Amino acid sequence: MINSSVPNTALHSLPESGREPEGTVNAVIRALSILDLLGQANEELGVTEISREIGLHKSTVFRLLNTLALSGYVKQNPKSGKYSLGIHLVQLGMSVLNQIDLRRVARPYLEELLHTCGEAVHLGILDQGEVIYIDKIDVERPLTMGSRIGGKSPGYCTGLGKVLMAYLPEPELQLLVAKGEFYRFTANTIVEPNQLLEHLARIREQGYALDDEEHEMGIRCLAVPIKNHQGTVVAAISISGPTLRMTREKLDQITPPVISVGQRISLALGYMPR
Amino acid sequence: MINSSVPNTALHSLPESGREPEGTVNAVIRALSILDLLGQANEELGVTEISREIGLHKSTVFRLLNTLALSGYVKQNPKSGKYSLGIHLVQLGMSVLNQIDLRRVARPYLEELLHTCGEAVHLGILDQGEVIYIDKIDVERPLTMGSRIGGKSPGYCTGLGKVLMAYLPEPELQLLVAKGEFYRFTANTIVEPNQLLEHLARIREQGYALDDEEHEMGIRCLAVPIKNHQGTVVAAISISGPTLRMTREKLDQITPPVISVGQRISLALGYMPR
DNA sequence: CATGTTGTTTCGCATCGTGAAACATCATTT
DNA sequence: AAATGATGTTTCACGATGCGAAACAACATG
Repeated sequence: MINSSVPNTALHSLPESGREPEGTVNAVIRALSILDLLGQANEELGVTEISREIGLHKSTVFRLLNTLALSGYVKQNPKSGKYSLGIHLVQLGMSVLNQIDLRRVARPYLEELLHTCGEAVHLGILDQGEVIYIDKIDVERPLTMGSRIGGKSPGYCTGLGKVLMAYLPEPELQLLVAKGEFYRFTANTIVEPNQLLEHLARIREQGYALDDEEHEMGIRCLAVPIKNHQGTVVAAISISGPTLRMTREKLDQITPPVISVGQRISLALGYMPR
Repeated sequence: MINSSVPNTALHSLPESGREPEGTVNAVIRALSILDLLGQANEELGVTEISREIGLHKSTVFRLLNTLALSGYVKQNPKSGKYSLGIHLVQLGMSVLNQIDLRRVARPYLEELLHTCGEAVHLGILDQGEVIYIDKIDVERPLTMGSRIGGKSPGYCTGLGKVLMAYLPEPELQLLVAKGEFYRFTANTIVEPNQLLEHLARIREQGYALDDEEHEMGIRCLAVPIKNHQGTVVAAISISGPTLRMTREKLDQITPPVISVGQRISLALGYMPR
């Protein structure tokens, strides 16, 4: 089954009614949408199934799948005849992750934060108004590669997302707020554009963001920006945990060390405070 | 620059002289080969650069890149105008990794092995005659997600690869040996097909493989198979380290626990020894 | 054994992607 | 500052190429 959960905030989806933008190759768009579909579904999909979902002819889908399979992007289960994503995509994905040396630099600091705060630490960047998790360490099973790496969350209602948006260049932020749809996840979610802009301004002043159960009930989160050598915010780190443990006092207590780590990572990236 | 290192043992490359197999979509093949190129290069590439490398017209490459960019598979650096792989591929790659629950099952056992042996532990599967690393823990920085996850190594000269090949169905193995090119990495590399087949037979008898500096000088490696509920070998684990530490005695000492862990993971996957 | 699924193959038509060439921006050089 | 040589981008007319209807094959399921 297709994972059609909560409303998607992605901005780069296909134009709904037919016509594609100029200067693109239709067959490629179709092939990529098949990959996306297989990525969302957490199981093998058949030719007919996909053709129904994408709205293309069975024959066309088959030809595209065949092409994808020959390049290793997709593999067919010989038993069932159905298709799923190929391991080749792991290689590509990893090669992207490894190009981000921010991860290498930040890792030791994330570990330090895990130890001083005892709560889950996340490293994320902003892409199209959404947070993408680049790295994560959790309390339980600190050794496991977090399953959320590569995952997305909405920007406007998470700690990471709000810091990253707060430091966005004004025009980009305006565009994002104008085009964005603000779905209410909890009672605390900020869904009013103007209210959000004010909130982001305050975050910029105080230098950190607080997510007080705005995305998920029972979860609080503290996030700070990471700046590169040019002083632009390129990523953010956060501490998040259950409200039971993330009390007012605890937050007051961990804010200074979290800010400090944010600054130190920035320095490690060549940031020069003026 | 393109990373054109050691001869590539991949079997699913584009047919060299022009003609593609029937029933495929040319434009998609081209688009995917651009993705592959960007994955190999560890830096941004320009339109012209890519067009030279792939042997396509600048205009065509541009259109394909444009398409890939619109779907988030590629992103353009606004400053340089050059292109690199998009974060979207991380999501896809991760969704593949997470579908492999073998990883979840095996993790704790890998950690156990790391502690009892004190050397790097790898978990890998075979794809097109090559080993793909699914997971890894190293001694130094046990917390870091191994950069080699998703990476490839040749099958015929690594511990993991040899075990996995040894348990391949006869026809598949024959095909692999027939089509494979056996490049000599070290003095110990087995490059003679018949010798390799004999060697694999012995591995099957004794239940484990030894890589005695066959791929890389100074590295020895011990690998055992992992079987699923049907009794088919689906993966393998290995311990590898420098020859200085991986002495004859050490190998004799760690062989039983490694075999044991291999069996226990197999059991955890539902394998029933007869 | 009939029927309803699958995935796969065939094939003729028009669409869609192609590549040459022109264009627009940059740097770098003269 | 003008000239040159890169780059990425746009335009356009031609014809190869990818498209989808329909037929096929290989299974399941009743």
